[in-house]
Amino acid sequence: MSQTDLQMAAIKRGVAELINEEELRKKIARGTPLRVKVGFDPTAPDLHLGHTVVMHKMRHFQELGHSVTFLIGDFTGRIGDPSGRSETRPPLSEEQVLANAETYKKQVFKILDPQKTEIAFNSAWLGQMGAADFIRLASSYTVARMMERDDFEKRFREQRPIAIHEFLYPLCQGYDSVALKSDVELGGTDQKFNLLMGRGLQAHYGQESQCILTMPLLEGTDGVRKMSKSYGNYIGIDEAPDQIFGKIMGISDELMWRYYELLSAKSLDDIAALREAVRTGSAHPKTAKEELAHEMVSRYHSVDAADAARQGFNAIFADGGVPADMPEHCCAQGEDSSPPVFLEAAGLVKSRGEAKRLIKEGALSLDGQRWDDAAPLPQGSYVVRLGKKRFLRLTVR
RNA sequence: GGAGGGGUUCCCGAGUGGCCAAAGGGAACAGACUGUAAAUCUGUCGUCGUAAGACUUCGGUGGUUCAAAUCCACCCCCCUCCA
Repeated sequence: MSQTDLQMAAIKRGVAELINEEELRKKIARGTPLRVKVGFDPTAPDLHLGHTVVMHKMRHFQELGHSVTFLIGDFTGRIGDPSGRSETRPPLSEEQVLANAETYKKQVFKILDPQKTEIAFNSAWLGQMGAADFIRLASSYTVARMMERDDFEKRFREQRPIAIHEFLYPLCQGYDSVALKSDVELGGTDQKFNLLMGRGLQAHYGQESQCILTMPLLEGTDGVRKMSKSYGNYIGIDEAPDQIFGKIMGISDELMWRYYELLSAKSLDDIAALREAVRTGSAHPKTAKEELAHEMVSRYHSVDAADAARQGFNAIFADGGVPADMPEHCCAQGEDSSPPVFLEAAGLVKSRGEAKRLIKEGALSLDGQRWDDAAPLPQGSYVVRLGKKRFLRLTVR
């Protein structure tokens, strides 16, 4: 296999779609490092596993010696990407965008090689454009073509609002490719339209068009919607080891394979073998899930942290133990030491009514004993558990 | 600018004067079963209260009425058609 073939194989792994394979092959065959662009919308202050799918692909490019630009869409972020949304997104303020971008920079190098990553902000060129430049940019595309985009078309058909500024987002993103003279752009499958825009605009501005690589979108922990901070179904790479471990253990078995496919460093063959082993019963699905959780925690923390997380998890949920650390709450004996009161005060429930309901449902236990009395507790120290996941160390003075 | 339609509890969505804290579905939470999986069954799902009940909620502000999510006025927002 030629050097080019080897690179192509590495690049294609896990990719949803590649446009256009022949073009990419030619670009690689030239032997000069490719300029790979990936844009991030600084709306979410924390990176989650969903973002990492694309970031791993960036990493692959770095390992192949190409130059990767981590583009922070600080300008476009203020427009708000309408992609994949069925409604208008409110624009972000400048302060928000900058604060979020900072967080991005801190987190991104858990995956990317800092030596080989260039960070850029698109306000550098978009912020400099005058109205005339903008009009020129806007004139390069038609409304009809803009309306080809899925979500625009859908919203239009469903008679829902589309603000004019939303048309500008793809144009700006496409122009980023012109400004960076990018050879390749990566993104989620939901970004396909925007990525294609870059191709079109580069041609319009007389450049060679970039190739496009789309990566599958990772479903969130609910297994249905894409992982997103705003859906609350995400696993952040900055989260505590126990959190990451626990969240992965909570996903469904079906979803586990999806995570393996998109997040694990295991080879596709190994994954298929594991899956087969589970199917035939020679491996337990829970063990397979633990392995995945362990791998993720190792990657974003350390192997030691992952070992500890696994041990802690099993101690609590398999052996009925308690977490190593849990929130603490102190209260005086009397009114305040009655379960509904301290549960609310400690923030485990939103209201006393909710606490009472849960107690009635048998969700409360003290020191491992089911407790269905709402009367004040005597002085002492208790390990309080509410439902499966909520814990509290309570001291009654 | 003109005409019409619409804004309901986390989401979707019923509800057109009292029987409405508001049907139904979804999500969520809890219990049983498990592997903190899925599926299933059961229950909960505005606040306070052991309860009876009280209080707050149906885009906003006022008003009519013994009584309003429901009627009226004005305002805000969304959609459609016409220009």
